[in-house]
Amino acid sequence: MGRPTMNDVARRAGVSLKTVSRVVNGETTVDPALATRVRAAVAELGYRPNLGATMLRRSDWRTGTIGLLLTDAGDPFSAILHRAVEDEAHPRGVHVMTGSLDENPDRERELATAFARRHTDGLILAPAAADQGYLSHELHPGTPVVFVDRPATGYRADTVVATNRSGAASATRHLIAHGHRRIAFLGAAPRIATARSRRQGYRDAMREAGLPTCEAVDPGPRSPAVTTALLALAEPPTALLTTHHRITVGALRALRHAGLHRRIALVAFGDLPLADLLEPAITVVAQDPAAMGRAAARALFERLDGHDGEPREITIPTTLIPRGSGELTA
Amino acid sequence: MGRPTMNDVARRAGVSLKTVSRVVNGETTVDPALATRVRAAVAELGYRPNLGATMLRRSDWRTGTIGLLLTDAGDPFSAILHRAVEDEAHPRGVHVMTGSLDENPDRERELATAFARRHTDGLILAPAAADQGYLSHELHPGTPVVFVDRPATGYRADTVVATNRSGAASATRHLIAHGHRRIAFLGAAPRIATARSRRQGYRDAMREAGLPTCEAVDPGPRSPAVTTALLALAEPPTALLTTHHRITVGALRALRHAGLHRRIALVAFGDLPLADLLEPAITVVAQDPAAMGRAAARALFERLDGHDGEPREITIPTTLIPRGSGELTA
DNA sequence: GAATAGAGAGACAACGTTGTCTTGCAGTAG
DNA sequence: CTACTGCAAGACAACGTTGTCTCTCTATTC
Repeated sequence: MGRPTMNDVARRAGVSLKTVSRVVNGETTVDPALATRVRAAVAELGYRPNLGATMLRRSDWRTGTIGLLLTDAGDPFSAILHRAVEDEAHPRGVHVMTGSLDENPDRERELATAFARRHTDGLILAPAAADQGYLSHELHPGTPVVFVDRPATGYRADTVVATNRSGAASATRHLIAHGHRRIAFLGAAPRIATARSRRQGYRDAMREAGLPTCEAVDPGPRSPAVTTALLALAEPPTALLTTHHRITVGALRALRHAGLHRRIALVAFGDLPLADLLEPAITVVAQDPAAMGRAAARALFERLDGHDGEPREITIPTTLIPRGSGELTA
Repeated sequence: MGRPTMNDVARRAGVSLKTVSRVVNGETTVDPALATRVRAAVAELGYRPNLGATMLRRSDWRTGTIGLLLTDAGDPFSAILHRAVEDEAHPRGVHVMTGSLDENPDRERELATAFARRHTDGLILAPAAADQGYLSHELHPGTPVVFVDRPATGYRADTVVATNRSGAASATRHLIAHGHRRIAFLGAAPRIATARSRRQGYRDAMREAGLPTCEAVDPGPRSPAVTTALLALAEPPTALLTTHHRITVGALRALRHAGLHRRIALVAFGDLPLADLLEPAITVVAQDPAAMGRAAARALFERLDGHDGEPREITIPTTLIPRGSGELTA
């Protein structure tokens, strides 16, 4: 009733089970005439080897699958990173299982465990939880992990991160160089590591210039509310540094709504698809999610190929792209 | 050396293999004292059941995994659709494996086969190949398939598509209603089914109005070349209908470069992230990739739950969103 | 023509788990 | 005290495949 097995093929071809196995696995010690008969039977029955049984017998636990846990598979940053990982995996015959974490620590743990149970050969993880110590229990020993976008706590492994701190600092300096003194920082919740680093970079540059800081945390998705509140201050900022895709979009809408988009300077952390076509075009500190994905996948495959050195931290540089919005003067 | 097995747990707890199996599977016919000892041994050894062996024995081929083959996991349409599928799958404890096809028929076949071999419980596929007949041989019998975004040929299954033809027609009529007579259609290669439908919708509306058609096919990624060539015609079009994300972006760049973005009307098929913030804001026929993903996933899970009716065609409506660029007059 | 080597093909066990059958034992009724 | 019931726990086989061992047959050598 189910799929045909090797036994069915063997019966049909009038040979033994083992001979079918040999033919299927391309062993050379089979009589060409028999091999032909076997192949014919395979084709007629539509036989396909049962991967589960093969793995079980071989105790070769490579499934040709890696797990990829991202913030949100639908968000452009994650999507491009995902695609880059896939492009590294495909030539190796490896497939990618993905999961979205939505900044939810429980979901991180749940999905990491589920993927381990499915025997993914390796895991690329953008941490959402505060601690990744649980991985030691859950992962099969020897399963390599690479952290991407954010560093991990409680588990040592290769890590790929952007130059968040220096990137945010250079964005801030850029605004300072254009005469701004009241520069507001709009960031995500500080429990997110990248949000902390970017805030730190902002503080570095502001302290360097002897300027007071002004920081706001985004409450929800794409909300223009924070920006609107900032603009309502007695002495509103003359420049904004937005450090998250959703926050940037919210701020752009708020500025446009207030008619201030040509007055208040803005530098965004992370590039936006049509940023160059807006008026003014948006100055960004571009991350390179494709490079991050490539680097993470390569590091993972090196480990899978047996590399066994100390965990590395791979840094992907950010690039300041002046386009107009960051060059508005105070 | 490898992971501990049930036998290891049994030895450690001083019970039989089968008793461990019973405890692990939550059967009630076990002495509580023994069950406690078994659970302790499981915890101490870090035992995790081997999913492959379980499946083999149970001949219950549900892996709790579905395959999702999309045009390009990095592209916003695919990414949002992917995320919607994941959101339907997650509450069911199902995980998603993805692959990008890049309009490559060989890759479609290769990945579909690979996923079938891995026993994904079902497959959601945005066809790239001209014919999906191969699925009959490759898929395990009973594995449901849902086609999404594009209809399939040679294999009958549920299909989720947008109202491509009527959407393109209404976009064209919208431009005609704003006084345009020379309206150019910019589409993808006609071997892509959605490209054909949209062209058909354009032709419907133009014929209806007794207007001559002007069609161009996009040669490559994000190329502004086609648009530039159109604008160089003796009698250039006064309006453009762009029917693919990449083509829209190329056209926007070309119009901007030529300084004609406030003169030549444009309606785009498929929404763009910052379309409302451009000047003029871009009028679009919005697709709803999230709704398409949800519908496809739901159809798949219905089949997995045993629904056995005729293949359905589910149509997700498109919405014309006037924002400015499509209301420029001739 | 007999002994030997080599190659092709089959028998058998095993991978880690679960379904079925059997065993052992306590408790109850006659 | 014996026979029976019921339940917990173990023995065993099986899922579909591959590694190892053994067997048979042909070709080669003296």
